Amino acid sequence: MKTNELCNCSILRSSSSKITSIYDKALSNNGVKVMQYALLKYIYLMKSPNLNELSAALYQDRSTLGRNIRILERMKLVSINTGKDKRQIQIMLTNHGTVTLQEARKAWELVQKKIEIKLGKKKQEQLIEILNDIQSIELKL
Amino acid sequence: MKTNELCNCSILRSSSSKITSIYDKALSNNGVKVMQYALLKYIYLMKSPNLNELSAALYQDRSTLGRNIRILERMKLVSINTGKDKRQIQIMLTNHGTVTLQEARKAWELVQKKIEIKLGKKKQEQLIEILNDIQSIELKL
DNA sequence: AAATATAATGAGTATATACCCATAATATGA
DNA sequence: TCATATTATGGGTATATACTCATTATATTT
Repeated sequence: MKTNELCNCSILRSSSSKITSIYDKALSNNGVKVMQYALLKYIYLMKSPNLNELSAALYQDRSTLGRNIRILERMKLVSINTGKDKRQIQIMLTNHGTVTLQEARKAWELVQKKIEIKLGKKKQEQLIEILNDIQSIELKL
Repeated sequence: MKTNELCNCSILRSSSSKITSIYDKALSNNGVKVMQYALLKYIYLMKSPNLNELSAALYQDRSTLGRNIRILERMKLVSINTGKDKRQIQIMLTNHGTVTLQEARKAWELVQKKIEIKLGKKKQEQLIEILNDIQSIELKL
């Protein structure tokens, strides 16, 4: 049995893990992880979305988002209110969340720039293009 | 505040998540997820390694591996024995684990091939190269 | 040989992820 | 309007991940 070819999935998983730890470290002075930073950013950009909207924007499971949002709430970075439709929750940045986003933004820019330099402009662009391809893959299995 | 540039990390995370779900589905008839398949494969290739060796090979945290291995043990795919050095655990495929690896291998080959076709040979190679670059990044932060 | 250092692993804790089902609220149709 | 369908979210459960600390076993040094 040959079992030693490179698995697209495994290498993507470990690269994702590696780069996550780099960004997490870069943001650690701001007290947030990169996923939390991304959430804050989207909540800001989407102007107090509900869970459904956020999960659609991030292509992520609603229950995942719900749990992650509650962590941000515990951290006092967001506040959660019920909307007019009482099923929905409206997610807003607190002042602390807004400040954290602004500060973390600087750290994010730094590490993003460093990665781009390490990788080079060409590979950077290729990476984005290929990952976009992957995200739009629809396989009938 | 501009906050809308593409984050290398976020796109890698969501691509990883996406491709993981594709491989997981492809392997679901074999009762394993892609991470578990990868573990079985390494245990086979490394001929009953211990946790340290496995975690070094996979660039993964030992405690993560330990937990994942115990899931495989619960599934009767691997057995765990103490080595001569009684601190170590020796991880072996059971018969069931060996058969599962062989069968899952076929499903893995199919999905791997489909992804390669979707992506095209050139992008496939570029992806591997770029991800290797990313994995060897060492940033002083 | 005894004291100390090192090494391998497990357990506690925490985040991130997704599946399925339950519940409550709203919308729709008869 | 009332019964039914749909929608939004929460909770249960499970895997994957990593950090820190505790424990136990081996190695080293005196």
